Amino acid sequence: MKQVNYNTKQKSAIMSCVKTMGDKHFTIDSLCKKMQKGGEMIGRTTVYRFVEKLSAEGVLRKYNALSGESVCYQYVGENNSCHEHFHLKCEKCGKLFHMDCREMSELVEHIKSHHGFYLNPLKTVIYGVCEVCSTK
Amino acid sequence: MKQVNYNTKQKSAIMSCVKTMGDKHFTIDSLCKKMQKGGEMIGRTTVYRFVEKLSAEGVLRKYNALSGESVCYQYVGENNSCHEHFHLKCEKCGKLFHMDCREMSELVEHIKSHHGFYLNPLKTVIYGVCEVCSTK
DNA sequence: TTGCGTGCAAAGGTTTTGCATGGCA
DNA sequence: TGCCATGCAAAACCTTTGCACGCAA
Repeated sequence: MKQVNYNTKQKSAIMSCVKTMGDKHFTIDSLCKKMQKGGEMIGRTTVYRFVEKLSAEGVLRKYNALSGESVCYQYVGENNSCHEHFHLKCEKCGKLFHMDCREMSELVEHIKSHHGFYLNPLKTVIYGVCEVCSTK
Repeated sequence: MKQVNYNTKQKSAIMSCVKTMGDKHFTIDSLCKKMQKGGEMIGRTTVYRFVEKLSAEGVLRKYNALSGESVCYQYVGENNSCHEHFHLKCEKCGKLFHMDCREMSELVEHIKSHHGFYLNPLKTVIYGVCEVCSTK
């Protein structure tokens, strides 16, 4: 069932690069570029494949792109610590905000009970304009 | 300033095809296919260009794709009638649901006043699993 | 030694661009 | 007639797939 999982230098390189991203969103391309600068030359195909695997395992979270952008990923960690918060993305500056509040949990509950829809906070990104940009 | 805007049969064909979509989401490809079936042969490039223009004008709304899918559009109309509802997209079956309820409007208000974030319902898509798929 | 992992090359799909021609006003 | 609009072809991107070789266990 559980297939063997070889440890290779490529995988560790990708893994540690991913961790340096903190909770920022990143693309496959940005990963490759960053590793390249760090002297690591990892094949793009390998990055695609391993990142996809990490997504499937829940180590990374996969996000839909803003139109025109590529698919984005975010490091979550094996502990899956940030399960229940939401992401707000500013359309102006591109910054990502985390939001964790009672109102949001209530909304999830409301949508489930009244609309029969099981909201997935991991995938949902709320778009809008942040405070800083709105005052410019 | 305001550039001249020639009326062509291509533009009217695209325009009326777009209107037949109601408030459903569609891709460039689906538009082309639909027009092709209707006997209209409009160049793909033209469709891209005109749809992009309609988006910029606010006649169409442009949506981020689910990963792997193409960019989606939705007809809004010059009147911009459906401002305030939200879109729920099922990750399993891909269906799109519209939700228009008080709780949601309250949330928008809450996020604005407590988190300083101006939520944009036009761009935000909530992901999750719909009732039908969740019982399978 | 075994067979998963890697990465080149090529294929696939979507969107954009260059450019000559067509057609609206 | 002037100039925007069109659409073919090709380029530009991003992502996936095929396949032979490399390397961890």
